[in-house]
Formats: sequence, structure tokens, C-alpha cells
Amino acid sequence: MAEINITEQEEKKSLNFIEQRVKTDLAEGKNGSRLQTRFPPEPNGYLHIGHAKAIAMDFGVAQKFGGVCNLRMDDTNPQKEDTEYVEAIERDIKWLGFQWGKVCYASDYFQDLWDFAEWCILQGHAYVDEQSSEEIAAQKGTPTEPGTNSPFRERPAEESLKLFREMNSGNVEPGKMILRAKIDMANPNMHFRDPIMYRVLNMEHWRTGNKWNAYPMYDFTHGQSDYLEGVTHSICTLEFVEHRPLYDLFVNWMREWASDCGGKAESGSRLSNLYSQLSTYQGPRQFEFNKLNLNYTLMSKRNLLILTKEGVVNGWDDPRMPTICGIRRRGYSPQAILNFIDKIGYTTFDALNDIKLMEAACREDLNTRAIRVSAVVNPLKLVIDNYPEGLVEEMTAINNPELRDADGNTITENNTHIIHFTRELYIEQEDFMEDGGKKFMRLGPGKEVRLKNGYIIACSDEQDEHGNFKCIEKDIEGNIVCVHATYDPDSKSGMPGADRKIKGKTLHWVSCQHSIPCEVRNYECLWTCENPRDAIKQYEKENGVRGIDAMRPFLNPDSLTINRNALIEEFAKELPALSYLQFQRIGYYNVDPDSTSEHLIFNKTVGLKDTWQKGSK
RNA sequence: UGGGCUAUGGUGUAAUGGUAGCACAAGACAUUUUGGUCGUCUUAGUCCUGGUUCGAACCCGGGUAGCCCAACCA
Repeated sequence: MAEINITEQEEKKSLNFIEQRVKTDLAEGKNGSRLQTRFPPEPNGYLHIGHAKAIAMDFGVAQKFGGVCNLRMDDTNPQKEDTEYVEAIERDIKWLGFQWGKVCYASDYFQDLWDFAEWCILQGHAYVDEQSSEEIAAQKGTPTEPGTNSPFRERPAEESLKLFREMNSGNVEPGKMILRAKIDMANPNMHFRDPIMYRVLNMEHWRTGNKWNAYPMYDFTHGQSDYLEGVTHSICTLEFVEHRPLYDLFVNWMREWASDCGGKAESGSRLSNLYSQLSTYQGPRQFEFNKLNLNYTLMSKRNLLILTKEGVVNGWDDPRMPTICGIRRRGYSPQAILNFIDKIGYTTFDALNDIKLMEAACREDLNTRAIRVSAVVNPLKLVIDNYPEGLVEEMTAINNPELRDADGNTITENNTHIIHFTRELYIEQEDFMEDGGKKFMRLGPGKEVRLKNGYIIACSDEQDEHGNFKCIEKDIEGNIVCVHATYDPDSKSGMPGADRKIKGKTLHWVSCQHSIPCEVRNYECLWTCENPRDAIKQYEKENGVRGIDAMRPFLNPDSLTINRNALIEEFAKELPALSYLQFQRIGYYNVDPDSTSEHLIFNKTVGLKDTWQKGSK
């Protein structure tokens, strides 16, 4: 009996419609109150954020209601699949924090499926069709017109059986024969118009080698795999709603097969197990939820593959990719992804989600997770004229101010690091303006600001005989290259004099001597239009081009900007790859896996919320 | 007269015949050694139309709009 262990808090939060259904089924004792789900990726590409939603559902519901979720590789098409993807899929699921009961492969069931298919032939449920794919397509009809029967539809079962076995001999050319289910060529549901069960590929499979030359199709595999494994709730996305009646039909045939042949089957075999479970296991039921659509994002594996092949991005884990590995490299935590998925929920409405919601979930998560560091992205030299030359002071910087004790005070133990203060510093170019105006609360002539964890400093508003501010040094082109200020020695951070209220903001800075050059990679959306999938489709139609040529017009040329002039405090040198950071006052950043202590590389995950820039635009 | 599914503030989602709530976004205020975080407030919604009912976002009919289905892909 499955244990229903929902905490009180979770209970208060409403269950989504599938969870409600699961809860009801368990309470009513369906399938002996057993819960089993599966996550069934095809190992032909990398998992993306859309899969993460399915993963969160399949594994999440099992976790929540005391069931088990297996990972099943849906590997029925050896033309597209490869073992290299299996490892990546397993790694990504683990990284998201989920654990499967076991790893299964649809190819493990090829013999069962074959035996079942032979039974179907003998029952008159299936026949071998020898028409070309064009002829079959022509007979299929259209959604508005019924199809017509194949001339091979009524051939004797023995003949079909003989041909079916030939299909697997390697002597039949692909395309010459297929096995079809005999259902209804006039059915308004296209999937019922004698769907294809098996096709000849004459191709080696990466797991079963040369054993099979004919391979089963998805519709003749999925429900049966679920049934053979003992899945109770087979959860998938909305586009499979129309497949459900066929899914149910094949599962029902399989129950009949188990009932017919299971008693004679070898004990311990899957068929024999099905036979012994006939009264306690009714079989899997399929449930569908809406898949994840994100604006300014292209999700389909086919198109993501094109982006990697054409070099638009630097591989599947490029931080601009919506793949799990890409998002990981971008700097999202697993929890940030899961929180986002939790916020958008599961319904049957085809929603287009705003990427801003994902970024908000990311900020919320990283705010409590990221170590604050000082980095200056566009450096401007600042000399503190009255600060002793050669003096180096060690200042204390808090790693994470969100780390609080029970009273809400920031925890300082093991939550600080040292940052060096010197006479010559770098500040951000945009933190100094010669004529910033009254609302500009940062540095400028006659303005006073605080340097984070440092001192209060001020620029004089004295001018020379030409009307130039003495605190500003310019090059011949008039660019500000250096600014001068004086510090208030009593205002050192942590000292009583530091409590003084000032008008200006607090700026981040790094010491010229103690900062390290680093590369900062900033990312924006890959696409300039909200719905790239539709835009590309329409462009393909209107211009007669396909693939990358239809994508180019919608690619954002500024999706990656690299800044090699940035400087970061020494503390950041020690941080391991994928560390979650916040560049104080700028945004969240992540240590790139390619980063070395000789060449530091940081990826921008997402910017901080910035009400100042918005207001000034 | 193909079939299936769907429709709640700008976006996403809750309310399962009985007070339309939440999050994000937007705007305002306050606080601040991050123009961040936290806090307070404001704006804004049941696609249209009939019916059933004491009572409808929810049930029923009719519209309208969107998505999915004609791979030897999954």
C-alpha cells in the first residue's frame, strides 16, 4: 500500500489536477493503491527546460505520494538515437535532484513486443501491408475525409505472420513491408486508421545490436512498455491526447494476450508476471498536461540541434540554450528551475510563459544562495588623494547578507571575506558623472558617496581657470580617465564614524593593486521575437527556405557580449566552477567551467532588479 | 456539419454550485553600507450569448478565438 505522505503545508497548497487524480486513485485502491510513473525521454538529444517540467511532474508526483518513478529510454528508433545522450540525460536528472527507481529501455521489450505482435496477427488485429509509403499516405485520407482500406487488409493471418517474420530477416528492403493494426480507416481520429506497428529498418541498434531488423513504432511501444513495467500513471504532454484511445486499445489487447498466453509462459518472464497480476493490476492510464512554452525561447530539439551544428551557439551547454546543461552553465540552481516550474503550474491550457517569471524565480533563489563579490565591469580609476600611499587596509565583506539567525540578524561567522582597500581604486564608469543632476546619487563633482565596506569619500567641486573640475582627469578626446576624491578617515566601515548618513549611494570598488583581470560574458535572449517557433515557420513558408536560413532573421546579434576589461577582487580567484555569485549592485554571475586561475571567466546569470535605470529611461 | 482539447487582471495560476485569491510584471511610498533584499499601498480579471439554479468562473445549449491530429519520428 502506497504511503501518502503529504505535509500539512503541501496539503494547504492546492494539488494540481494530476496530483488530485493520483490521490483519488490511491484512495480508491486502484491497482492495489500502487503508484508508479516513468520519465521516458528519447535519447536523441539533450534535455531542456520543457523536459524539466515533465521531470518535476513524473518524479515529483511519485515522491509526493510514496510511489516510484523509473527512467525509461524510449529507444525504438536506432536511426536517431545514441548512447552519448543517455549519460547526459542521467546527469541532468540527477542534477535536478531526482532519483529514479531503475533505468529501463524500451529496447528491453523488443522480444515481448514481437511476441505480442505475432499474437495480434493471429487474432486478426494486424496485417502486413506491402504498399509503398506514398500509397499508404494517399489511402490515409485527411482529417476531413475518411481513408480507404489497403488491398492487403484481408490477407490470411498465416500469410501475414510469415511475411512479418521475413520483415525481421534482413532480406526485406526498408519501405517494402510494414505491419499495421487493423482498426478503422474511416475513424475521425487519424491514429485509428490502421496505424503502423512495425517497420523495417535493417539497422543495428546501439543496445540490441543486429538482433532486430524490424522495429516497433512509438504507438505500439509506449503503452505496452508502461504495462510491462507496471506503470500506473503514464503522464505526458497534451499533444498525446489523441493517442490515448490507441494507447488504451493496445494495452487492452495486451491484457488479452497476457490472459491467453501468460499461463503457458516461462515463469518469471514479463508475460508470466502480467498473467499473475491480471486481477490486481488494471494497467496504466495516460494523463496529459500542458507543455512548457517560453517567450523569446526556441524549445524544439530539432532546432536546437541546428543552432549547435551551425555554430550559432557554442554547443548544447551554451548558457543561452534552454537545455538543462545550458541553464546550469548560465548559473541557475536546480531549485531555481524547480521553483519556476512550481510557479507556472500544470494545466491543460496552452500557455506562453514569460521568461521574466523564470528570471524572477532565479533572482529569488540566488538572493539567498549567491556569495557577494565586488567586480568592476567597466573600470574607471579613482585616486583618494589624502589616503596614504602604500597603505593597504583589510576590510571585511559579508559573503551573504541573507544568511540570518533566528532574530533576523545577519550571520557573520564563516560568512565574511577580506577585501583590500588602497589609495588607487577602480569604480564603475557609470557610477561617475560630471553632470549627473540632482537625482544621480552616485559620484560627481561636489558629491559624497560611501564605498562599500570602505570609507565615505567626496569629490570637490573646485574648478580651474578654464572651468574644468579639478577632480576629473580627461584624455585629449575628452573622455574621463581618472577621478580624484578625498576620504573621511573617521568613516571606516564598522567604526562609529561610519554611521553618518549621507546623501549619496554606496558604490562597489576594487583595489588597483589587488584586483584581477577577468572575462565577463553577458547574455541576452537568443531571439528578437516573442515566439520564434511560429516566426520561423512563417518565414519558411513565405520565403521557401528552411533550417538556419529561416532562423537567421530572428536571431539576436547581441545575445552574447564579452567584456575582457573587467576586474574582480582576489577572493573570487579561489572559487570553484559553477559557484553562485552576485557581483554587488550588478547581477548574479557564475564561474564558468572553463575558468582557470590564470583566466577567470564569469557568466551573467541574470541582472539585479534595477528601478533606477527603469526610472531614468 | 472532420475529430480532439482549451478560454479567469498584461503574464501564469487558484477558487471543483456559495466572499474571484496568489505570484510575476507595472506604478507609488517607506527602509537601506547593494537604486538589491525586506515592508506597505495602488492599478487591473471570469471570451461573447442564452439557459438551469435561491445562487454559475464552475453545469447545459449556441457562438467566437486559439492549440493539436493527415512521420515507415517520439
